Amino acid sequence: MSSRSKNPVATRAKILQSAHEEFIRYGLHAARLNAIVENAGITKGSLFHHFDGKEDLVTQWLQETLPPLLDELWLSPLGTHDNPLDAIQKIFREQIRRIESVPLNEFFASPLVTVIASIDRKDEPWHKIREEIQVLWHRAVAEALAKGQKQKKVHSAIVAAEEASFIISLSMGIELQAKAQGYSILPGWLRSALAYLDTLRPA
Amino acid sequence: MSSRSKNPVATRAKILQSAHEEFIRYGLHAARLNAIVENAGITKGSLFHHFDGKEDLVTQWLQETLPPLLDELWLSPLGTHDNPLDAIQKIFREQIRRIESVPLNEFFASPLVTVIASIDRKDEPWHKIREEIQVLWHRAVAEALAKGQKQKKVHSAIVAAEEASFIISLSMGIELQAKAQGYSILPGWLRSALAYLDTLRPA
DNA sequence: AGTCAATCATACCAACTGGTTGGAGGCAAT
DNA sequence: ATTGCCTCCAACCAGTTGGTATGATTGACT
Repeated sequence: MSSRSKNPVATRAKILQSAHEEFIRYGLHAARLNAIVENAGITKGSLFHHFDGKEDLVTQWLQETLPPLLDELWLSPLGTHDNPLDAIQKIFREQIRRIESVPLNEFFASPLVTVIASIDRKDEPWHKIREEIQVLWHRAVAEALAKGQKQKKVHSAIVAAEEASFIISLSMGIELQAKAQGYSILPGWLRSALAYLDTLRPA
Repeated sequence: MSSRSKNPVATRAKILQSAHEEFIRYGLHAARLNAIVENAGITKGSLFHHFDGKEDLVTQWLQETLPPLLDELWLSPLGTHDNPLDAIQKIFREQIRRIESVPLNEFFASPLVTVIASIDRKDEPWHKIREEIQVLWHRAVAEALAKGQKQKKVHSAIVAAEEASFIISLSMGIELQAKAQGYSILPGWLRSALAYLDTLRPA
């Protein structure tokens, strides 16, 4: 007869899940604790038992969401393939597939883009987390490309670190475009992106 | 002895200017009317005399800000140059120069990126404005490239509309990266971008 | 069975949100 | 000079914000 579930780990997970939806929808600043509490089906007291407040909730969510996401989408694929260009092409294909798999009106860009875009430089300590993610992301791509160059799988004339920024731009930019313009541009963008990556292969 | 300025057009401009700063800093949702009013040095009554409310203020700001900005940064340069690849390279150079000209801690990505990123699909009527801007942007790039192909200044093998999405991704992505990672990546990104555009030239 | 700390809910708060009101100050035409 | 209108302001409103205080319920351990 317990309405009290007494299941702290499940409650915590429900809160983070509800917060997730609020954050990617409205951004970190506009996210409302009351809405998070309501959608999670819990109460404010419960939330404040598990988290010290909004800032703490955001911080913990960032720390538990962004690294695994980056790892799943980029670090792990880059680490397992031995040809970075093949890996990135596959990552891009996956990204498009993931976007298209969600109905347009339910689509929200990846937290790696939306949330990062909504963080202000003065929003310590969130800004630090964002920067770490961004650096990890950039370094992973750059190192994979550099390694590919040593193995003669990537053209020797490019500068790995520079090309990495370029590639990340592509990934972030297409999410915003999909959000604003709809899915129709996705296949064309993908073809262009794959073709560009092919130009990085050795002659 | 009038503290009342009695200058409606100046007051309206002050409000929009103050709103501009609030919007690009916190996004559309988290923007606070009270802060806008305070920074503008006017009162809420005055704001509500000039605008019907927050939604109206945002709408009018969007309509008066985004189109001129898009025109200045993209449409006009694309229209005046007769070689679209030269034009885009110049646009990219300008974009980097503009970013670098602002101290990092005062930098906020262009409204064309940040604000567009903060609009939710269900945020009518803002979503319509965003989509129009995005379509205009995409079409301008695509048509310029297509025209360049006819004049043998752009490689005939590319698909103009597809390459346009690609190019816009680059522009949006680099602003987010600059915001999150700092300016150090900008020169490298620019070199990659220029080199990529060179690959679109006829053999 | 009784204790105890962890978990969660109820009710509440001050501060702030977007929004409203009535009227004061100034300008122009009469 | 008076009238009427536009511009703007101070004070206020109801609702919501993030955040608390306190007590009820629970499971684990004796």
